[in-house]
Amino acid sequence: MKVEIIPPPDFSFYETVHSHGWRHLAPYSWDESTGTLRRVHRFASGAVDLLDITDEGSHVAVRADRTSEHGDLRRAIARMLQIDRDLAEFHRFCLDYPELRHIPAHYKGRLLRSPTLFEDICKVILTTNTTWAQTKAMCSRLVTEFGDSLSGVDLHTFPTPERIAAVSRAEFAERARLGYRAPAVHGLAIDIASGALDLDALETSRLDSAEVRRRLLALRGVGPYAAACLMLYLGRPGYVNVDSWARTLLSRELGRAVTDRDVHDHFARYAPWQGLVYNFYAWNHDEERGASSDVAS
DNA sequence: TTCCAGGGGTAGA
DNA sequence: TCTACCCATGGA
Repeated sequence: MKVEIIPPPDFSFYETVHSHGWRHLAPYSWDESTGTLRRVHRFASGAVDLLDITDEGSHVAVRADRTSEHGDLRRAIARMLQIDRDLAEFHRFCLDYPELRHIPAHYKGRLLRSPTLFEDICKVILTTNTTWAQTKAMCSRLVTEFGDSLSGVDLHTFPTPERIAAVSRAEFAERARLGYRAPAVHGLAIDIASGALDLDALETSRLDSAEVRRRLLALRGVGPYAAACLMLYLGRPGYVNVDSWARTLLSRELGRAVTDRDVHDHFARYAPWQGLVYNFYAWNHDEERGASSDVAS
């Protein structure tokens, strides 16, 4: 089947896909030559299919040859591309700052996400205290070892919490090789599979951002950096995900060593959008960042 | 060997 | 609130 999704006028498929590094983490892949975002998707019914997502100008086209679950597919794509995110207020804000005008000018502001918050949390945990090359490797192992395979092809879905929870902590650590992150991912999967943790409720809640952040920080393996990333993906842009790259860029700009506090103070001027502003500040230097940390940009 | 990467958890001050 | 230390993993 082919599904066509009409995005809002300020939507850019290319900028959303390039908003950060997710397109390089399995089961996502990105073909720059054809502009195709690809992933093996697991539908709510359990069916598995390969999705080819492309920009057709007036609409986003999604091709899936083995299934016909339109509604489920549309919801998944909308989450991945943040198609329903209203950027008008953020873009108006950016116009007041010359250094931010490239954001509305290029329709930046949406962030590529996974179909589920579970996958986003796992992936953020896999970016902590490691190289980008290792993040990609860990993610690939997770998908290959525990994801559902697409029949006839050596491609897999991102694993469900149930699938990870079904193996012992020791076996999971052995096969996924996530280092000390393994208990965090395994524990998260168990909590979701057992019903002790309801991420859907967290995502759709009307809780204030401080409370959502508090709940994210309560998850093992999620600290200030990871929580700020996840808040961004949840459309709550008020927290800067300070990482080593943020410190590198700002120390270069200021000509001195900087602390996390310095980074927060620097971006506080862009409140309440500082998290989003930092994201597009950081990824403006995509090529350079890639050269120093193995990001294929 | 030693360091460290898109940090987090914990203890002690 | 801050600092120091350890934490698996694998590349440099």
